[in-house]
Amino acid sequence: MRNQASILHVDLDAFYAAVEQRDKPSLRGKPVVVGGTGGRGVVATASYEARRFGVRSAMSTAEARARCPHAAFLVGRFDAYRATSAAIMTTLRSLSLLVEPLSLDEAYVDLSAGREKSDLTSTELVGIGQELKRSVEQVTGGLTASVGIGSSKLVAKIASELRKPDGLVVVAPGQEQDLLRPMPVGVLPGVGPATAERLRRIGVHTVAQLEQVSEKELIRTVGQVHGASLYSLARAHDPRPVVAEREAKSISVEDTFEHDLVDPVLLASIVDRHARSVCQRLAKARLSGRTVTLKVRQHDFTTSTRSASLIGPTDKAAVVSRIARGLLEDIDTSGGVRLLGVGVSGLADWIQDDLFSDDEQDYAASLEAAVQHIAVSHQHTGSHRTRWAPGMDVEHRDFGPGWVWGSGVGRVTVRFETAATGPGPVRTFAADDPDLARRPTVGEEEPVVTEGIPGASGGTVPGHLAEPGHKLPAPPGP
DNA sequence: TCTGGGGTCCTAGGACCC
DNA sequence: TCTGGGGTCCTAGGACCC
Repeated sequence: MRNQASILHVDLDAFYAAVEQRDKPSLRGKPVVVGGTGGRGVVATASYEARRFGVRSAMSTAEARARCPHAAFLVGRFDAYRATSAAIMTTLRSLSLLVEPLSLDEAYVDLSAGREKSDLTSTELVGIGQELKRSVEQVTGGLTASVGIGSSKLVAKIASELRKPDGLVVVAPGQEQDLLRPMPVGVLPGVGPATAERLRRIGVHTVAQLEQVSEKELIRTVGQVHGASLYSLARAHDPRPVVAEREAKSISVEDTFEHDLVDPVLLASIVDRHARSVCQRLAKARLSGRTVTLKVRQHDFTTSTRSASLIGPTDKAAVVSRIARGLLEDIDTSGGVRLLGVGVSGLADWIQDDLFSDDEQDYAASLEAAVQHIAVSHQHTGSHRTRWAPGMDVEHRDFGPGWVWGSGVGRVTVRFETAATGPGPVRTFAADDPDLARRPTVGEEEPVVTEGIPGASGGTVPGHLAEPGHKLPAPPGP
């Protein structure tokens, strides 16, 4: 923590709704709700006029309609929000080069970065805040922001909440504890409903009460990392620095359906679509990823995830899709699926892949999926860490129609087949052959690997989809 | 017609490796 | 012929945030 109030937090007031009111003058002064407008939508942002009727973020749109039927219900126009956000962030960077965006409408600014005079007086800080609010209003075409300035992220953020909307609060150094003590613990970052309930059970409702609890008891109550963090935050100790650039850790796409879906073919096609969307975003960001995660929310709102890691990163939709489809088959979807999501994590800098011509892309992707990306959760065999490496135990399983996934004993025999032409060539590679992923040897469209059989050179298990746990025969001797 | 979408971080257990 | 311990990777789930 600093002994100067040099961290600024800025938060636009009812941002999405305010952009809509800016762009559509007829909505000004009227209740506006931005969010999902379908039967399963929720409120992203409500204008202050709508909040007077009890409409809140994260409330179901159905409830919002009940509370405020005359509001304008709008789906988000995220391109407009992004453009406005960019103008805001540019303005912030004129204040300091150290700007940490938290979302489209919120950011921290480290006022001490690159500034010769860092011991700013409260009067000077108020001036900076007022000037910033004016600039934001100007570059956004009239939007208001709330600003908090303090000696830490914690204090700056809480300060910005104090006089919303259109607020400006500077917390002088030394005043932090007096500010926090009467507040409910929920104001602290990381204290949501579950943590608040745990704290309530040990008699803690306010920051002042939290301050009375030993670190040991806090750790016992909410866990090691969280407990230690709360112990500090209760004392207004918050060493978190403002960090300008943070690398993405995952990219995902998900969709909640208007009605629960049951048709497996339809579900698989949605997985495909999500995989394409994720991979487009990967490519745009020049990234690729190693771990594919499928998310399924059932009709009863129970949610599960399944993931599988590849040996190397990919940005190919065909690969992501194959894996996600396989993961979907692990899940009983017969009761109806409410939400389906596909994500990629384990991100790495994208590498331009010019090894393949365009015609060969799908083919190569399929091959890659079959022979390289093998570290798949083995629910049935009880093992969930299987890598393709010479000499390892053989395990494989049915991983979807026409697919065998396995790990093998040093060599792999792969047969390629297309719907149009039937079985194609059989090829055998060493499992660690770096050429394995670039062997487009047949030109048919939509090639499908029908067997990926770990085994001896030239040997195959008669064409079938292996049972989970099935042991392949040992490779023939030399 | 309860309960979005896009993220981050933490925990926990098993596998694996030395 | 009792089989430790630490570090790391992997997966699943949960809490939290905007």
